[in-house]
Amino acid sequence: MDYHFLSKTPLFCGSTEEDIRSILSCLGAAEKHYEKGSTIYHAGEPAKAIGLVLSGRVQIENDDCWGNKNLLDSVEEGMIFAETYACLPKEPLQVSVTAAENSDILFLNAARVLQTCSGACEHHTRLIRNLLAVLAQKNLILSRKILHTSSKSIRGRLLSYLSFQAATRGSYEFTIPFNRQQLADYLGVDRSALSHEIGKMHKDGLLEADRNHFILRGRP
Amino acid sequence: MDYHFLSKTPLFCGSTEEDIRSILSCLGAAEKHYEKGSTIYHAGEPAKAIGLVLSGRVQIENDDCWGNKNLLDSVEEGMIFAETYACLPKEPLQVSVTAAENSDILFLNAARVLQTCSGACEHHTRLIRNLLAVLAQKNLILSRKILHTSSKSIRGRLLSYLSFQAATRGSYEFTIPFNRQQLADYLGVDRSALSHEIGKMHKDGLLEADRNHFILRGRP
DNA sequence: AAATGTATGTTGTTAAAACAACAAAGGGAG
DNA sequence: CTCCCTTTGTTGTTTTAACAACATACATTT
Repeated sequence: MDYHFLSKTPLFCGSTEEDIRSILSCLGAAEKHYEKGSTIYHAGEPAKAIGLVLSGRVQIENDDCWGNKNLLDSVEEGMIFAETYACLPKEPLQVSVTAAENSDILFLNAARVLQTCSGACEHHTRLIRNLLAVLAQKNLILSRKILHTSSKSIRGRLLSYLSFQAATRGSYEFTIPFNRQQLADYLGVDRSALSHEIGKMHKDGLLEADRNHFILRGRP
Repeated sequence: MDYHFLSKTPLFCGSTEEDIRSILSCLGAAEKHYEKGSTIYHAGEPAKAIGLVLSGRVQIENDDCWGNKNLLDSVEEGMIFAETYACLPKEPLQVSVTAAENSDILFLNAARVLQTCSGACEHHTRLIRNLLAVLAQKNLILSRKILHTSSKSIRGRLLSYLSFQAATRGSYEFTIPFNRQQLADYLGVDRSALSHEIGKMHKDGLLEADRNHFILRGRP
């Protein structure tokens, strides 16, 4: 087991490699290999364990009752999945998890994570705090996406997104981590329509845009 | 302090009134009154405490850099707010919290909630587990909303929402907790356009709809 | 430099949904 | 029962964004 790798992951960061070794044994962690394309969790069953991607990549997808598959998320090395369900033991999975590549997954028993082992294992406390942080972080990301897609117009969505970026960077000039297609996907609009709207906003004197670099102009 | 009331809230449920009394003193909880319209948290400042609405109601709103206010959420009695930020001490608030009515708020010091007080206070563990459950629950709710608004067409959004309802209830016949206007707001579409689309879907033999009661018809 | 491929911008057409205004249906209260 | 109010459905118009197809710019490789 690569404890150094684990010590860099969001769930175990702040713990020493020695701590992690003891936590893992305390949690009864189990490693398992999955071939590309195989299913790790089926929708409908309860998720009894948090999954941590040691290598490879997994996908979270939703299958509606008409058989359509809908890719929701891609989980890279070091990231965890099913943590939401692991915190809600009664909630059956509404999504499926499949291996996007040959993957090694470390499973952490949810029940054991949640019940602090009495005093002896104080490293455990940090794990729970990290888990809280992961959930809270995800919460923020989801809330933001909802905020930025709440307007019905492309311009409204763009203004919401860009004004948030400006606020976060503390400057009206900034570079975003998306290309046009990715930004369009994130905002839930058509790419060419997005380009078009950016052009119109430039004409209206609202902003300057060069690829993924933006400068916002305040209203006169 | 109304310990019985607290024992029914999501954060303290499962704890006895006696437990809660000891937890609160351990956390250095503080109660504070806010007049209707006054601000509880300003965007930009860090949230050092989780807020629990003892009475009244508070609103979460986002103010963009053009001065537009955007109501994000309404927090009722017994519910908590700012818990996401309390779990991420470095993250400044991107939203403002104001009192929608005269309100009494119980503040729980975030740092103290997160650091398990060594052994002595084992009730604390339940509090943290409840907090995890609240965060996870919110996560699910947000993910669902994103899922159901990811389609660009009204029909797509409706099918996503209704098929999820059917799956959750385990029946193709069910009653939803929204009226038309609320459903339209949730799906981010116009109400009359929503009614219209439901009519078309009925014509297409996809469903029967009577007010908030639905019956889904599978594809032939 | 030429060539290829990807990302972005542009345009016109079409389809869809917003919007507005109204009609009909349901649900209480007097 | 009648009146009033809310909710829902209907229709027509207008706006908007999706869609498709293409042109241009940029980057990378040979």
